[in-house]
Amino acid sequence: MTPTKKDQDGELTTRQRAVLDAVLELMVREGDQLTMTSVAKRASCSKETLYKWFGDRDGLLAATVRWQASRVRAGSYDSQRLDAALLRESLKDFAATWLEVISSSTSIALNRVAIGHAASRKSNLGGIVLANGRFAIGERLKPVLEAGRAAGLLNFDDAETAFRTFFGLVGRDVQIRLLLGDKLDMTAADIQRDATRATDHFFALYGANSEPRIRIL
Amino acid sequence: MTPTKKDQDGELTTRQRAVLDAVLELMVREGDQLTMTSVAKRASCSKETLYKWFGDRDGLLAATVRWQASRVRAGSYDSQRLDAALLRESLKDFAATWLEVISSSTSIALNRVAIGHAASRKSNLGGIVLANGRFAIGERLKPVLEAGRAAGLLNFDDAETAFRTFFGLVGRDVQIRLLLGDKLDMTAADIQRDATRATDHFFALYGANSEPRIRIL
DNA sequence: GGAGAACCGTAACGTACGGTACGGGACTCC
DNA sequence: GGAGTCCCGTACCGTACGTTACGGTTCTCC
Repeated sequence: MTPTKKDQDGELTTRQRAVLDAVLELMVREGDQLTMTSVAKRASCSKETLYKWFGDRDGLLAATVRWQASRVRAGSYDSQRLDAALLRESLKDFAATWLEVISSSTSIALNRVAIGHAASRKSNLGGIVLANGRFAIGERLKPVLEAGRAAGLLNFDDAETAFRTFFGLVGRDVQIRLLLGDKLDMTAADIQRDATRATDHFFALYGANSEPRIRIL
Repeated sequence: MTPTKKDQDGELTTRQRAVLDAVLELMVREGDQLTMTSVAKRASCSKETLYKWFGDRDGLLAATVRWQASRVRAGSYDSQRLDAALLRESLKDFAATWLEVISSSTSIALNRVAIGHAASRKSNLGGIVLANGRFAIGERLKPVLEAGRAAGLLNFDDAETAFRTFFGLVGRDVQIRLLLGDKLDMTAADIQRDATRATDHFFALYGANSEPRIRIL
């Protein structure tokens, strides 16, 4: 009811960040059984403080999701001086980064919570996760794709469609399998190989210097 | 503790199936708030009967997942007399069917429940969903792909890898967006178009009569 | 050094819900 | 027509957990 200014601004104190880290840790380890009591115990703070800072349980979860999202933002891929090798490398890095994110235990736990919440109505955790995950990466990658097109390296009509194809080539069944509890531990080598393969496939489909990319029936 | 023989065999009476349909309906409409009391009220049966038939809440959910899975199994795509057009049509049908499944409100609700359960330990709903979804479709599609290879229409080393690429091209970001609460209502026309595009892309990557499918760096 | 704020630890409250018990009605079998 | 079975409706129980309240400690500011 009466959130502090800091919460509204997204400015968190060190102590508050430590609390949210404890929430993340509990999400990963305990999964579902994330109670306010367990958070308070783990973070060595009182429940009264939790309610004072975050309003209620949903507010705590939302703050946690935002806190984690604020850390995921990686370096921006500048797109001047673009040649084929650099573009390919950028896409491969994107793919590898994304695979690392979705296969991390933190992301899995967070997405599970958000999906569980999407079933109910209240406090749009799913929207926050989407905005900072799928859509954020789309907005960062599309300029790269368009720069590639401007440089005559890529060939597509709609950047959104091209991005979604790349997204599918990279992620395949990984995320849904992990969310549903499938093991599938991806090593760093697996991720590099998958990222390379997805990038190769993407260039095979959208590379400007390749064959006409789709045969029209 | 003492499930009836019918439950173990997966043989369900008409009444029991009606109860599970009520569970599905409640999952779709109420999402998270699926209580034993609400199921009993909706299905017009007593809670005592629910516990007698399904053991406990998890048993009820597991039976519901299995019941829905038993209905999803579609026709088998026979793979003799294979020519290019028929193979392409089979893949496109697969893609369209899969897109219809994952964008159905029933599938979304069921996957959300299973993912929520995967966070906890108990009763492997996620495993059941995976076995009847992702893995079942893989086992049905891979023979088609291998028949296509045997007929000289496709070119790949590993059927699993080829299938996973197809899976990614078809699903892209659709399922995760829907699970996280994004709107994205797919019309039948959208599904047909996406299925066609995914199939075209797949043939561009794995078609035997196309260019060498991947440039090795 | 005294007032007040911030916060920890814990106890207490209210409720929602999983699970159980019980009475009563409908049907079957003898 | 009486015993047994199945099942509906409902009341009940126990507990887990979100939320609130409160005493005690530390720190800041004057």
